[in-house]
Amino acid sequence: MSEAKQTYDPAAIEPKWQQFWREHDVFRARNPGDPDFDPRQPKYYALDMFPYPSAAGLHVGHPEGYTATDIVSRWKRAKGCNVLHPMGWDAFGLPAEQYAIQTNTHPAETTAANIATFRRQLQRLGFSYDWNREISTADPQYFRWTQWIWKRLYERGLAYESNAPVWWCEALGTVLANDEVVNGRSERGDHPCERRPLRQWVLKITDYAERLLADLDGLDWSESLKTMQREWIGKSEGAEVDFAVDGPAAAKVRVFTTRPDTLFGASFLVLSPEHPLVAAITTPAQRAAVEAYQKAAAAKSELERTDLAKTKTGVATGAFARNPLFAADDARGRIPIWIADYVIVTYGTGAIMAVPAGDERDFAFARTFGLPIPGIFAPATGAAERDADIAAGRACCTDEVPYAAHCRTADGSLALAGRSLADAKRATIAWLVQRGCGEAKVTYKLRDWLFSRQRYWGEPFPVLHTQDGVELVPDAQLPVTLPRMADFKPGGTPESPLIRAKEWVATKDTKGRPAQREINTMPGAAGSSWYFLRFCDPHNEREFCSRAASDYWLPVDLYVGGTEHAVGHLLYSRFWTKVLHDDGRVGTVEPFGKLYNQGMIQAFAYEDGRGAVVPMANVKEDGDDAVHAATGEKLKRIVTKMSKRYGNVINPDDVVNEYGADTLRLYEMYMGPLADSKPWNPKDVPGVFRFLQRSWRLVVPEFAEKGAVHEWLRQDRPDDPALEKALHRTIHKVDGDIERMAFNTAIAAMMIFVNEATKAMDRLSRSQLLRFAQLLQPFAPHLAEELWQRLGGRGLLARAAWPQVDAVLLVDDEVELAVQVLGKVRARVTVPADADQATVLAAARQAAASWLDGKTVVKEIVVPKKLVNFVVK
RNA sequence: GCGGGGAUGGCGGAACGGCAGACGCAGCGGCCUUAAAAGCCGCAGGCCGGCAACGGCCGUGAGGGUUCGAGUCCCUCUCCCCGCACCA
Repeated sequence: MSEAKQTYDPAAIEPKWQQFWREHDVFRARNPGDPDFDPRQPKYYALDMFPYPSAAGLHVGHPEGYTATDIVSRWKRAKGCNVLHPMGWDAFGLPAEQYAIQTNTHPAETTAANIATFRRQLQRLGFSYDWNREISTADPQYFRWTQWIWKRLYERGLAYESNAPVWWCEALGTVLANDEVVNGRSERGDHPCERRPLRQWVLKITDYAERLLADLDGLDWSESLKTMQREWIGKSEGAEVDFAVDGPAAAKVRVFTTRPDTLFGASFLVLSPEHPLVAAITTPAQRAAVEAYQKAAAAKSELERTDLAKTKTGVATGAFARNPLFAADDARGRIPIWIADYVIVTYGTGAIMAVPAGDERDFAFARTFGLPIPGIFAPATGAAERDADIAAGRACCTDEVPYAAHCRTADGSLALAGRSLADAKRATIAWLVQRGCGEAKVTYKLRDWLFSRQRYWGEPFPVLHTQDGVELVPDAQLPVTLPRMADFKPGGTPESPLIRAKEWVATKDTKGRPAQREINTMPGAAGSSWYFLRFCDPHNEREFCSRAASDYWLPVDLYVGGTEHAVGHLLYSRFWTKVLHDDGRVGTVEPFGKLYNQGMIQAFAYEDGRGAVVPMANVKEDGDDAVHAATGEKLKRIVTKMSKRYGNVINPDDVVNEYGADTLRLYEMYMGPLADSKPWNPKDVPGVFRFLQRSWRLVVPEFAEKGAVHEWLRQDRPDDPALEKALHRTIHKVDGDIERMAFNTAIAAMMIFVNEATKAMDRLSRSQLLRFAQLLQPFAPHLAEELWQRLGGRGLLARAAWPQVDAVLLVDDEVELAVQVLGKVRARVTVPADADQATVLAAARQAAASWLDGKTVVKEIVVPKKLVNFVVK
C-alpha cells in the first residue's frame, strides 16, 4: 500500500466515533435494578438546562454550557462514577407557537422539525448524552405526568382559580407571569402589558415562600444568584396595625409596616388609589378630587407609576384616622388619610402609616403637601446641626438612633426611650397585640404563580367545568391531549383559541352530564419544572418517576445554564420538588445541589463615528483596522450580543464544517472562564485547531499507511523521564482544573505538554501518548478516541479509567529561587529542593553580593522554593 | 438609589500575599521551499542606555494605606456589566 498523507481530518473521524458510541450504547446510564448496574459506583448527575428548540437552530451559546457538563461527565466516568447525563426539549410554549404562527404551520410540525435540527446539531458535537432518555415536554407521554403532578398540587390546595388582576399582553394574546413582565413590558417581544382582572389558574407558591428562602442557604449556588432569589421572595418582618377611621364610616384601616417602633411618628395614612376602602371613607368635599386621581393613576403605565425621579403625587380623602398610641382627646393622634400612587395595592395591605421622620418616601410626601413631620428621635452623633434637624423633624433618619423621650403613651404603658431598635419593635407589637389593634406580621414580595395562558401550544389542564363546579379528569384518562386545530392563533380576546374547538370543549363529566373542558393551557415553565425528575426514569408508564430512581439520582450534582432563569425556572422547580416531597413522591427537598451559571458568548461589532453599529457586511478589514466598506471611515471595535441585525452571529454548524466539533468544543472552553461573558474571536479558533493537529502529529506520521503510528510507538518502551515528569504535571493540573471548572487553564496545560512533547517527539512512548489521550478525551473526545485506537489502547477510551499521578514526579530535585533586595528581584539561584535555610541564604547572598555590598542586612525572608528577600539599610 | 461582579500587553486571558503577563491570537525573525501556503525553531509589556551580551527605570483603571513583599488585603474615587428598584 502506498504512503498517503495522513492529515488530521475531523470530518473523517468525528462522525465515525459518534456512530460507534451510539451503536454500542456507550453512554447509557444504569438505574438500580438494570442489568449491569454496579451498586459500588458513586452516582453523578450532570444536567444542562434543556433548550427551547427554536427555528433558528443551535446558537454558539448552547454548546458552551453543554461542553462544560460533558467534560465533567466524561471525567466522572473515567473516575469510576455512574453518570447520568441526559438531554431533552422544552418544546411547549410561546417561542415555538410564535414561530408556528409566523410560518402558518402547525406547532406540532414546527416543533418536531426544530427538535430534529437541534438533535442533529447536538449529536454532531459528540456530547456523551444518554439519548435513550431523551424527552420532550410536548410529548403526550411526558405531559401526561405534568398534568398528573398538577392534580397533586390541586389536591393539596395549591392550585386555585382567581379573578385577581393579572398581566395581560395584547400583542401576545395571553396573560403572563410576574417574572415574564419587566417594567410593564413582556420579556419576550417587549410588548406593552396591562393589569386586568381575569379568571386564571394560580399556584400557591407563596405557601412555600419561607422554605424556598430558608433552603437556599445550603445550596452550592453563586451568592449573586441566591441573592436574586432572596430579593424576589422579598421577605420582610414587621407588624400590621389597625387605625380606626374617625367619622361616620366607622371603618378600620389596616397597614403593614416594618417599623412599628416608629408608630409615634405616624402623622398620616396613605392608601393606594385602588384600595377598597377609599370610596367608603372619602368625604363628599374630596370625592371629585379623589376619583380624578384614581382615574389618572389607572391610566398610567407601570413605568410612569414607578418612576422614581418624579415628585410625589396624592390627594387627601378628607377622612381622619386615630393613631392607637394616643388618647382619644390627644390632637397628635388625629391624622389625615391620603391616597397616593407610591403605595402599591398588591403589597402588604395596600395601605401604609406614613412616618416622615423615619422614611424617605413619607418625608418627601409630607414636604410636598405640607403635612406634619413629628420628630421621634434624639440622636447624639456629635454632628450637632444634623442631630438637631432630625430631632425637630426637619430631616429624615432611617438609621438606628435613640428614641426621643416623648415616644411614650400617656399612661406610660409603652415607652421607647433607651430601647434598641429590635427591642422597641418587640415592645410596640406587644402593646398593640394586648389592645387588639395589631399583630406581628411577615410579608413576602413573592406572588402566587399565575399558571394559565390563553394559548394553544401548552399542556391542557386536566379539568372539567361541570354544573357542580370544577371536576378533575381521572388519572386513568390522562393525558388530556390537544385537539388538532387548523387555526390556533390567539383570538385577541382573553380566551384561549381552544374555545373554538367546540367538539373538544364539550364533553361529559364522570356522571355522564354535559361538561366543558378548561380552555386555558399551562405556561411554558410547567414542563420544565420537573424534567430533571423524568430523566431519572423516562420510560416509566406507571409513575412520573419511580421513588427508587429519584432517590438514587437526585439531587442533580451539577446544573449548568444561564442566569436568565434565576427567578423563574429555578424557583418553580424548587417549588414543585418540595410539593412532590411533601406528597411523599420524592425524597429530596432541593433538586439542584450545585448550580453554575455560564457567561454569555458575545461578538465583535463595529461602530462608526456617530456610535451606530455598522453591519458586518459593510465592514472591511484594512490591515489592523476596520473601515466602512463604502465610505472608508475608520470604525471602532466593540463587544456586543450576537445579533442578526449586526450580522455577527456565529453558526456552530459552520465552525464544525470548517474545523470539526473538537475544535468548537475546545475553543469555547479555551475562550476564558466559563462564568465570564466573552467575545467570540474568529481569529482565535485556528489556534486550538493547531493544538489538536499537533496532538495528532505526536502519534501519526505525516506520510504513512492509513492508520499507522510513528514507528517508535509500535511497541512499548521505557518512558523518557523528562517527558514522564511533564506528563504527570499535566495530569495533575488538568485533574484539578476540571474539578474547579477552570477548563481554559486545563487546556493551556495540555498545550504546554504538547509543545514540549513535539520538541522531543521521538522520545515519547506509547504509554505516555495513551495517557495523554485519556487527558484529552473529555475535551476533544473524537480525536482522543481515534488516537487511543491507533495506539492500540485496550477497549474504548470513553470507558477507560483516568490516568494515575505519581506524586514523586511532581517535585523537582532543584529549584530556582528569586533573590530580592528590598522586594526587587536582583538575582536568581538554583539550589537543591531540600536545601536547608542556611544553604539557601548563603547561595542567595553570593548571588546578590553586588547589591548587598556596603549595606547592612536587617532582615532575611526565605519563602521555601520561591524566593529570598533581603531587607537592607 | 440599593445589591452583586469587574477593570491586567495590540486582542482573549494566566497568576495559594512571593519572579506579573502562563497559554492562545495577532506581530517579528529564521529553517524548509524555485516560490508561497502549511509546518517547524526562535523573539516578543513599555521606556532609556549599549554594536552586542546585557543593564537600569516604569508598569495590573486613579489616589492613599497595611506588609520584608500587593494585580491579590483595607479605605476613597472613576468607569463598565448584571440584577432589583416608591415593596412601607
